[in-house]
Amino acid sequence: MFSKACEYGIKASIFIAISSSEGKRVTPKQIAEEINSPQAFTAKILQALVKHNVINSVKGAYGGFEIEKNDISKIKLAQIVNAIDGDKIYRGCGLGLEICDENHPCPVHDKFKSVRTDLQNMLESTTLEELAINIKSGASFLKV
Amino acid sequence: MFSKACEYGIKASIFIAISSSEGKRVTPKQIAEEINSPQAFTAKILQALVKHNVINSVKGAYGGFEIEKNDISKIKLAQIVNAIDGDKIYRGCGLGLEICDENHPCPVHDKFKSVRTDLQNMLESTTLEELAINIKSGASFLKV
DNA sequence: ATTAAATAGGATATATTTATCCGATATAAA
DNA sequence: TTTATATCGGATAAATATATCCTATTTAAT
Ligand code: FES
Ligand code: FES
Repeated sequence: MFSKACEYGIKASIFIAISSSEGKRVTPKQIAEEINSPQAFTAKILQALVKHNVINSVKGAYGGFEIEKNDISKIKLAQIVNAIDGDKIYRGCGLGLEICDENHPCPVHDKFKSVRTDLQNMLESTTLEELAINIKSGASFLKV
Repeated sequence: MFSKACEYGIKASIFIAISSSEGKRVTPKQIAEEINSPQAFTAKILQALVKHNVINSVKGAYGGFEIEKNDISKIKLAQIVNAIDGDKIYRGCGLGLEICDENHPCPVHDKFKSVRTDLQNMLESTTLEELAINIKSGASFLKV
């Protein structure tokens, strides 16, 4: 469904959101430990998220990654997925036709589109804040 | 969403269903032309579908691939996806946790599960026959 | 200024997926 | 029995995704 990079990106963003809500910046090392991911690879993904303005980075000693407190409730999963996997999950044809087009549909177009739209709605309506709250309360987990 | 192999497998199965309904066997060459896929790679996928009893093969001259006419309305997309991509699309965690478990859910478990179940229902209720009919009528397309 | 700690980013390595090639085997027809 | 035509299956190649390594740059604290 999502690439590994995207999975790491989502989990990392949630952890950064939690830390930022507590006023703490975090390093790729801490993030990788917390979400059980390869550190250097995770660092690359964080760079991409910075470039797409999902998270902020602060260089130098006492630096790290963070998210503006006020942004945590505004950032949607869709932004993260889009930053890393692009929009093929929303717009791509389920059977790999070059473009998904109502006027030239593949055999599963209608049925696939329905599922795909549900996924899109889910990603566009889910905020980092609610996911972070669930982790904090112990209702969900980032690893194992 | 699906692997390339799975996309080819679905499209190939639809084309074989159409041909078989007309009493004709088809070769990997014909299939690859019809669905715009690499021939040798497609042949591998056909072998997997034969092993999983989705399609039949007949070796030797005048041989090829076919589907029992009576089976065309019984074969569901889910069988094809399962034969090629396995069941991770139905059972795997959206964020890559080792197992998707109600008692140890990832942050998106509930929302993801809903989408995943819709996809599963779609795949389990869609028959090769209905997809083949849509192609025959010109309502949908297998390539470009 | 110097040092320590952190991100940025290029180069490289590994694993997986996708794709190609070729010879072995099976089978229908002549 | 011979020939032509298929699938089968192993070996290999190419492309992409995943992962690691190392150096440069930035910055806070001393
Ligand atoms: S054309 Fe295939 S999903 Fe729209
Ligand atoms: S645990 Fe992640 S989807 Fe169920």
